[in-house]
Amino acid sequence: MNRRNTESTNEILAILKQAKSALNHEMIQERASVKMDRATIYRVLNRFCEDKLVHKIVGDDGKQYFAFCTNCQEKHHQHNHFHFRCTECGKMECMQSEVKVPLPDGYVVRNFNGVISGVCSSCV
Amino acid sequence: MNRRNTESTNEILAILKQAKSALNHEMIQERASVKMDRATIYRVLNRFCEDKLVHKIVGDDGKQYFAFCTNCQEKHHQHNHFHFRCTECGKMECMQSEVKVPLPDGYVVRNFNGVISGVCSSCV
DNA sequence: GTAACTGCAAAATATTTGCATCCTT
DNA sequence: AAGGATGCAAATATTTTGCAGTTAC
Repeated sequence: MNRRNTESTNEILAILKQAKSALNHEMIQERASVKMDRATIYRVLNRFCEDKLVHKIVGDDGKQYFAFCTNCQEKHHQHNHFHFRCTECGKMECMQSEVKVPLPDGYVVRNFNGVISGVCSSCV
Repeated sequence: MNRRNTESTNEILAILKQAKSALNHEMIQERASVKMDRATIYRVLNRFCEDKLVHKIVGDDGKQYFAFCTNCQEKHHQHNHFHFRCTECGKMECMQSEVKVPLPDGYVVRNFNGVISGVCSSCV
């Protein structure tokens, strides 16, 4: 299970690092300078998720978006922040503020997936 | 565009009304006493959404869930509450507490889609 | 050399749509 | 009678998987 240093891997990671928002597989494909297969992109992204290099958000459009983890310490890998999806330009932005949701006793949290959709200020 | 009184419509609305959690199309089909086509179920559910009788939540599993609106006044139809999806039993529960997420100026909100997944107390 | 990675095609899953027919009003 | 609703099949869309060939280490 050792990870290897390949062109696709580097390219996708670079794209996610410089992106200001979360990207879906199509957005990544568009931005890539090398041609990569859909399957490869998904496989790379899922590997990144396993390695906790990126986090995945499922939009209210049913699509998977991926964003590079900036403010996640190794031990405390949690993403209790919202994402804003603009229905005009498609951007899926990270909102900085963390959110706390009270849950009933005995509930174990595995994943936080908060998405607000609407129109961003650039598109109004 | 007048809505008609049909068996499918009544059945699905009754199922959603008595459900304690949000249901996806498969769950509705299982609970229905009459056999209904997938397409019909989706069409009925989308009509209910248009009429704001039910609200739709897209889970972090990428599926659409639907829940009857209990505490929505006609004028103030908003759902700023989270849902908890148990990965064991599949239940998609409404969490009562409302959440406020601060957004940058000029952002227009259309939809709130908050899902936390994990294991519920019955399944731990 | 070996195991990880890739591309292509096909499969799996979820949802929508076209169309002929049926049913409510 | 008119047009909304349904069922069936087919189309769409997104993501995953099998497999053979390639590449990193």
